[in-house]
Amino acid sequence: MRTVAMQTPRKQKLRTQETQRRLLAAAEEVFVRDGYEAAQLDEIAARADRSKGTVYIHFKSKEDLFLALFEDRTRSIIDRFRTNLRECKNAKQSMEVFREFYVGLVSDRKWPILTLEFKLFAIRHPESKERLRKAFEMAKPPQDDTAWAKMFARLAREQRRENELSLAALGPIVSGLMLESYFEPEILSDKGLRRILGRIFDALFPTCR
Amino acid sequence: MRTVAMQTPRKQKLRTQETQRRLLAAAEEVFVRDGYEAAQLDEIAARADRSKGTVYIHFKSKEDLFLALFEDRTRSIIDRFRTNLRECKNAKQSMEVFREFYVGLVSDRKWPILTLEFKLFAIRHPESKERLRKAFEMAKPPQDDTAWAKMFARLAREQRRENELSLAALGPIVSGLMLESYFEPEILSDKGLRRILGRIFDALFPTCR
Amino acid sequence: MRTVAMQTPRKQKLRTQETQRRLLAAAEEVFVRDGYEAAQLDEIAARADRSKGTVYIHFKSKEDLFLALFEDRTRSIIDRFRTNLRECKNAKQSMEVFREFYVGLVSDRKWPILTLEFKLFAIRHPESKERLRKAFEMAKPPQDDTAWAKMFARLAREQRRENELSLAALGPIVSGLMLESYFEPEILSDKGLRRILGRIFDALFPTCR
Amino acid sequence: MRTVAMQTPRKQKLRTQETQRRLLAAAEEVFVRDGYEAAQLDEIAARADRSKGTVYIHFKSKEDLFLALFEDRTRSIIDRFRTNLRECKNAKQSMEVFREFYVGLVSDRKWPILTLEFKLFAIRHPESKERLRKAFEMAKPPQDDTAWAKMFARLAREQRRENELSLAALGPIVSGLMLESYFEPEILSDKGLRRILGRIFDALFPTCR
DNA sequence: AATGAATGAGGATTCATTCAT
DNA sequence: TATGAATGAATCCTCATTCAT
Repeated sequence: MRTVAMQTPRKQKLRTQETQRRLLAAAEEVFVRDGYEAAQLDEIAARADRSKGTVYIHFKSKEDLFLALFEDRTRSIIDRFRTNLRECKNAKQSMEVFREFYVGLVSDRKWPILTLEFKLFAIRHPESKERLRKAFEMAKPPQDDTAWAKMFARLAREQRRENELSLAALGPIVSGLMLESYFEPEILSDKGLRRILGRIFDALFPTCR
Repeated sequence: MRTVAMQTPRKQKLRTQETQRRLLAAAEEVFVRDGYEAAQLDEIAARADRSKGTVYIHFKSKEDLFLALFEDRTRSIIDRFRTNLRECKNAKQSMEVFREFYVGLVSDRKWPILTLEFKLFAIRHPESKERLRKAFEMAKPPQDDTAWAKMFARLAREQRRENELSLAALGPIVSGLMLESYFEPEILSDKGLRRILGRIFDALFPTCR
Repeated sequence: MRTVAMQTPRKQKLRTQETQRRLLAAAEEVFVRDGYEAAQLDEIAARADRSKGTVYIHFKSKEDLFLALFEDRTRSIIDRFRTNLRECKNAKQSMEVFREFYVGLVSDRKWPILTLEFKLFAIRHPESKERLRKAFEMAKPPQDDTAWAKMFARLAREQRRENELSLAALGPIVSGLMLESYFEPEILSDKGLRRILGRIFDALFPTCR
Repeated sequence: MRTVAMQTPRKQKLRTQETQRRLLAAAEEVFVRDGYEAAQLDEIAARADRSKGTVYIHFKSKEDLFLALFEDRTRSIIDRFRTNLRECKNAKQSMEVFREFYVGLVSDRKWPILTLEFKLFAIRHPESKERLRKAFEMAKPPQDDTAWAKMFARLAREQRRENELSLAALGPIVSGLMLESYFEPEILSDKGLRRILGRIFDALFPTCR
């Protein structure tokens, strides 16, 4: 009797994952460098050491690859954030982690550009808005059970509104500043960025100190 | 051969200006809506009630049209700013005008998107960087003889650095927030944007108050 | 005052017509030889001494070119038929012209293949069925005021049904036989085709003799 | 290395046959619906509940599958014909069976379309012409020892030519009419088709009555 | 200055075929 | 035998740009 293991063999599964990883990495590189429209599937495939056709096995279209990339990167950033948050013992520590998370975004040059690119894509492709909205939702700091979230929840109606505003503003400010830093590398150096982001953070969340 | 009825030069000039105005207006519309790459000269021409060929009489290329648009819009915004500034009588008033200028940027939805688009274009087209740098330079608040500029000049080295930083950060922050407002229209409403921009401004220029 | 003749100059119009004529001729060649799917726009353009892009100025798509070709060829064949018919003085002559028209279809090897190709296309592209139906309608022998049509009209209900059937059958029979003649060139020679078509015609329209 | 549990050959053979049967059935469906070029092996495989790769185990190529399908269907149709013919006791009965065979072709909508598709394929792929010719040969009514064939053989040279012509014409006429019936379902209904085919048959084989 | 036909490079996508498992 | 990931040639179509009128 042959059982014959008709499921995809382990090895093949590994290769599939490897291919997807490579494609996403290549896509990130190229989409960030060239933007969505100018990015060429050709080059992405080549950088991933795969052929053009392979891209279409793993992703339905250029757009799908683009969105999948955003989802993947968002997930990984948020995961890191959550992990750090989970280790906090009190609101003060949470706050510290939270602050460091935003200020620290400057160390990844790709992420803020990707974010801009995705948002510009979103306002120009209303048909994919739903999928993007989900990813954006995911990208917001987690509202679940952390010391900081509790504190946040305790704020009065008035202050809560204000905090929501501040919260929504942080990410976009980072992206805007990062893009500008390409044009004022002297002034908006890494150090400069960190300092000004810190100042802004402290101005927007004064009550939390 | 009869000479094709040379027109009154004045009329011709007017027509030329009218055509350019129309083309720039159409270009703004389309570039903002679709982005540089996805924008089609075809549609821009059609919106300006001109034909494709005409675009090339007035602009060397798609890129040239794009840059000319940025220069034109930048000039007009800065002109308005300067005019307001010129009417100030003291540093305090200048500061007020300055603050209102930034906070007031929220009322033009197109400008911040255009700015982002131009910056993304710039980092991806190093060969046009020179021309863009000039335009960016122009877009900075004027350093020439105004009450506020004088005050700014008087600041100590340490503070001046900090002020430069704050200055460089303002525009990008507006752009970032404006883009985000497409996704959080409730939270980042016009009013919300104005409030948070005000808070950030005040945090970045405390000494000037 | 310049009137400036903004209408397309005569010369350009002529060139446009010439281009369309060439494209249709090339398309006929290639579509007949290779079939709709296998036909390449590339080659059609080349045969017309035009570039690929030019095809898309004159026709919306490959499909549009294909349908336009059918419409054009149908029109020209029917026109010829009508002209001949108009010169007839009585039903007998009309009948003769009618018979000769069908039997004579064998002299154009392309038309029957094109017809098959179009019908196969039609059953596989229901979305274009409407446009094709119109062309097919046009391709039927004219029902307007001719001696033959009058005679046809006078037939009793029973016989009219039968005549409609015979009428609908003639074209498809020609196409079927012409295609087969590629495989039995000896038996289904031009002469053979003419003879058998004649016999079938006479069998289907016996009362008209 | 252990020998991979050699199965009972019978079971394997059955499975193989089953797979081929499924593939041919799926291929018929898809080739008829979409035509040779537009048909996708992917879909054929899926309809047969097999994977793409499996097609290539059983057939050398898309073309091979297509031709094998034609051969298989031709064989089965001819077999049926022969069986019926073999049971005839005299020329008259043979004639009846023969007539009913052709007229009865209208009950299978697929076969005439497939035939057209194959012939169009054949004139466009001269390299496979040999293989197709064999199949076409096979598709002709059998010339071997039947009452009707004997009668046919006795005809004078002149009449024999005519009969060959009529014989060659029958199939193509059916195909042509069947295709047209998609466009004139009212006029060329099953009943209408049978009637007109009968009339044509009787006109082409009058002497045999 | 204006038109719009013509160009042709370029790019996303498809799909028959191969091959490691 | 069966699978399906990978390949890459092939093709439709787009669109910035040119040019004759």
